[in-house]
Amino acid sequence: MRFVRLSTRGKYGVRAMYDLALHYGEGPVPLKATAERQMVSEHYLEQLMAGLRRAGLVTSSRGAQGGYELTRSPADITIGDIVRVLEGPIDPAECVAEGDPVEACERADECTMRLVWKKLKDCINRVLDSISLKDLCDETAALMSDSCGSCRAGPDCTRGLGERAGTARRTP
Amino acid sequence: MRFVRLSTRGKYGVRAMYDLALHYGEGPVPLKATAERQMVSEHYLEQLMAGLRRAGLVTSSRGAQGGYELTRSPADITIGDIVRVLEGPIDPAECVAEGDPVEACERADECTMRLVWKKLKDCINRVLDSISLKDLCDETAALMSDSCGSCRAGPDCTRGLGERAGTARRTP
DNA sequence: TGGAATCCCAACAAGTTTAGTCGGAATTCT
DNA sequence: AGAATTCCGACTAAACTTGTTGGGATTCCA
Repeated sequence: MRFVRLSTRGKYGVRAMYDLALHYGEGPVPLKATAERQMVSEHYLEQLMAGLRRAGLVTSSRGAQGGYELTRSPADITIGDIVRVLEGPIDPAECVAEGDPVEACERADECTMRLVWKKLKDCINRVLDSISLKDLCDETAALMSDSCGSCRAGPDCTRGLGERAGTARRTP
Repeated sequence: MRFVRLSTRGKYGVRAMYDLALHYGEGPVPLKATAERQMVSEHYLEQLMAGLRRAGLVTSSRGAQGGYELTRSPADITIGDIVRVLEGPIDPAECVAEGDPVEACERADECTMRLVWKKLKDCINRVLDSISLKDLCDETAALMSDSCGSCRAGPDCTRGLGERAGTARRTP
């Protein structure tokens, strides 16, 4: 896997959570439906949902009419929450992960590169945590009604997504 | 390898380039010396240098008294330049890589997640390109003379690194 | 001119990770 | 009872990572 390239776990997971956000408040959504809509293997998605459940992001109900639901409002779940569960914590290098840096690298104290990785880590977490599932849903709705939800810059514009006024967001 | 975790290629490569920056202007630096100082396998480093040479970041001279040199001033080579060569381009997903997005994913046009990955990509490139090899050298010198080069926030402070006045930096 | 120092190149390999598949057990609704 | 679900663990083929190995080509210096 390439540096900064999401694996299918992260990508499918975000899509699945987005799918649940779209049906938030309608009761449990069976995995089969999500898998079909998002076009991913149901069995594989099962494994991802297990992680998200253990992390407390979704609840499940078994049996007929069962399925998965978000435990919180889509506005209170960020892309960062999901990605960190499925891809692991955002740590460009071991020396900026949880735990004692010197344990990971004996030169950690005097190493300037460590500051670079730290800066990168913070920046990525900030971006990922600035976008909630609700932002995703809103932006998609805007994309559908207009070529770009927030301006006229075309399909590559990222001006929406957590920057629109009134959008709920986690404050760290 | 984890999402956003650098492989040894990126880490060793940056260290090697930092080593060359430290000796910039002193003629070719033999790989053996760099490998010993940075404590990495010489033969492995050889492979990484090949990539950096092909990318035009270093030149090599063969034979006795040969070695590698930076092709530009340390102020004109960013961490981003190095990392992109050794780890590949920064593309959180295929749909934000070079080339036609719709080729990578047929839903690319209508997909809001794509905007998230785009935003992430831009942010990472921005951070990585804001720090030059010269910044690294300067910051290390400051770290050595003072507990933190730029302030008193202790070893986790990242306030230096491309933010100090007078530091040369690429303007895109 | 000979040899030492160096870069250059290609092949190989063990271990790990990824992206799933497969089969079945447990639970719950109707 | 039967159908729809989640839950769990084992398995696997392919790719990637992190080097190692071996040898060839070039250049400097004594």
